[in-house]
Amino acid sequence: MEKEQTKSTGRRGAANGGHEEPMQPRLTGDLLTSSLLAFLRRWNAYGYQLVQELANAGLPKFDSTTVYRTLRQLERAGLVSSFWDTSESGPARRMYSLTKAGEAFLDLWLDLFGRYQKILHSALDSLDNSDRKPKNGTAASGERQRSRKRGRDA
Amino acid sequence: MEKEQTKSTGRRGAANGGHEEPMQPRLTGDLLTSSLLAFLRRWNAYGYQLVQELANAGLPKFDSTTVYRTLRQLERAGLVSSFWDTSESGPARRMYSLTKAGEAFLDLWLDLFGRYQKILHSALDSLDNSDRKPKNGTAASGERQRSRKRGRDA
DNA sequence: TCATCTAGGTGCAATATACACATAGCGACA
DNA sequence: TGTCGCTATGTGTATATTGCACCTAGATGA
Repeated sequence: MEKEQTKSTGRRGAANGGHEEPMQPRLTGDLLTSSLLAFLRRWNAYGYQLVQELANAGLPKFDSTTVYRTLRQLERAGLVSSFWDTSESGPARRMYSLTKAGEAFLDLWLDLFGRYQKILHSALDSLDNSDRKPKNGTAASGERQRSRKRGRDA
Repeated sequence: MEKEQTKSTGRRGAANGGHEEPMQPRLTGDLLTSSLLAFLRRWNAYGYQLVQELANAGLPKFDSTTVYRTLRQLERAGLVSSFWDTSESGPARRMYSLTKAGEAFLDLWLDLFGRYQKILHSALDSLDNSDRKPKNGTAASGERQRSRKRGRDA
C-alpha cells in the first residue's frame, strides 16, 4: 500500500510543480452514465457502438474500457440488460437495452440535471447583466468587483 | 430525504450480491467542479458557503470535504485563488475567487456541456415523438440500429 | 501468413470520493 | 468556568472509479 502521491502522471494533469496546463474538461462518471442511458432510451446498442456515438457527439475522447465497465456496472444495478448478439458476422456483441429501472433513473437524473443547469445559467446571466458590458472600455475585465455576499445575511 | 442508504457499502451501493438499490444520481467530479466555478463567477465565496449554496440549489447532498478538497485542487490548477479572510468574527474563512484561467475553463466546460445537453435532449425527444422502440431487447427493428452494413453486407 | 479492423475485456497504478474524526473560534447558558 | 452547538476547514483511510497497457478473438483482405 504505498501512498505515493507525488506522481505526476495523473489523469488531470495538475500536479507537477507550480503551474500546469489548465485541467481539461472530462466526461466521466455521472455524465457518462446518463449519456449512455439516454442513448439506450432511443435504441438498443452495444458498447463499441456507444463509444463511437459518444465520439460523434463531439464529446472529448475517453477510454473505451470505461464505457464497457460502466455498462456492466449499469447492468449489475439493474438499469440496463444485455444479451450476446451473434447474428452478425464478426465478434459477438453484447447488446444492451434500457430497463424500466433505467428509465426511472434517467428521469431522476434529468430532474437533477435541470437544477444543475440553473447554476450554470446563473454564471452566464452574471455576464449578461453586470460583468460584461464594457462597450466603450475594457475596464470591467480587470477591476471587476463582485458583490460580496456573505453567509450571515443571505 | 429518507433514503436510508446502507452505510456499510460504498458510495454507489452496487456491490453486495445480485441486485441492489438503483444507484442514486450524484453530483461529483466535473459537475461539482463546474458548479463551483459557476458560483465563483458571480461572487467570491468560501467553502462552507458554497456547500450551502449547492444544497440550496436543490442538488443532492454531498460531502463537504469533497468540496473543500475540490477547491484546493482548483487552486493548485490555477483556476481559483484564495486568501484567508479574518475580517469577520468566528473561524477564519478561506475566500476563493475565480482567476482568468478559471473563467476560460468554465467557458470550455460550458461549450462541452452544450454538446452533452444535446444527447440528453435526444432522449427526451424520443419520448415526445412517441417513436419509441419496442423494449424487448430484441433488435426487432434491426435496420434502425446504425445502418451498419459492413463489408460483407454492402 | 500477416496486418487491420471490430468487439469486448483484464490488471494495475493513480486519482477521487465518502465517512469518521480532528481542530479551532465564538456565542449561549447553566 | 465548562461545555454544548454552530461555524469553518481540514486529515486519514477504505473503497470506487478511471486511464493506460495489454490481451483474446472473429472476420477481411493483401
